[in-house]
Amino acid sequence: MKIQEFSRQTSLSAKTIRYYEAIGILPPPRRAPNGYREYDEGHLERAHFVAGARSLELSLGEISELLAMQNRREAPCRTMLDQIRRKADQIAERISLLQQMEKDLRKLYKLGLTFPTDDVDGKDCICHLVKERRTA
Amino acid sequence: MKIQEFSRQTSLSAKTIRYYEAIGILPPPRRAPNGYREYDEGHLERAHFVAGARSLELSLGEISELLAMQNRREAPCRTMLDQIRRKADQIAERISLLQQMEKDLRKLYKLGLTFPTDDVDGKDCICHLVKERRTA
DNA sequence: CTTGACCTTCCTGTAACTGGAAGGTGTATA
DNA sequence: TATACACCTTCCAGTTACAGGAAGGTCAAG
Repeated sequence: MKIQEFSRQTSLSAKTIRYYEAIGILPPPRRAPNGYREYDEGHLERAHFVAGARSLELSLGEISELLAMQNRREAPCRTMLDQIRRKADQIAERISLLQQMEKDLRKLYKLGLTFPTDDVDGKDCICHLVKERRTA
Repeated sequence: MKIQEFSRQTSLSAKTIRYYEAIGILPPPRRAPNGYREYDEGHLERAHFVAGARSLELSLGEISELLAMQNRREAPCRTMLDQIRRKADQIAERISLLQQMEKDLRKLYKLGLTFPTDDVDGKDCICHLVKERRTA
């Protein structure tokens, strides 16, 4: 299949696929006589792995490591499992940060509604609130 | 005050301060005879505004717009208020995405624990699960 | 007089792509 | 047969918000 079909089946953009190939995340496929990339089933598997890992927010660096382990015939499962746990923890942390931020923003918005919206000097408007903001 | 003190009072790194100056987010301060940057109270105000807005996850582009409005003597409060609401919505959306992702990861981890960790071919281990993963 | 903490500018690198230019290819249609 | 159109290719540049580091000037203390 050509790159666009491959793109559809992996839900990676053609740009991304070429990029992954360029940095060695995906192996270069064979070329048709006209120079077009030609993919087959085997390519799909690896691309799915990469896409799946990306969707779990593993970085390309982390994914490369896992792939390298596979290439060295080491079982990456344990490593992968650990990374998955670490990722989950990281995400939990980000969530609570974002929740705090959302709370701040909503509060600020409500407060801002009670303020004049034409105070150019910003002494008595929401802009002032933003200035006074501290990461609390 | 010199840049390091300014840095302390704004909790922006010196690098970041110079960067903001270079891209026009912060105005260039006067220079001491030796070429050192010299900041005063007025500079603090704007830097606090920028730092506050950044802590609310406004991009530098969005912040520039707000500053430009202030420069044009337009009251940016209404715009700012709108941006704050939009940001809050965006963040809420990201939170639910991340929550889903965390749930997926935890599930995957638990499942992974029940799998062998030395399956090099990945037919029956967590790597396989990652491959099969669909954004569901 | 030297050590150390500052300060300066300038250049490079980061992550993970995306956009666009310039040009070749393959097929359907007027 | 011409041409329109959707593909494909490579390569270069830009994005975001900085951080790292080199090379060098400045200032106070010991």
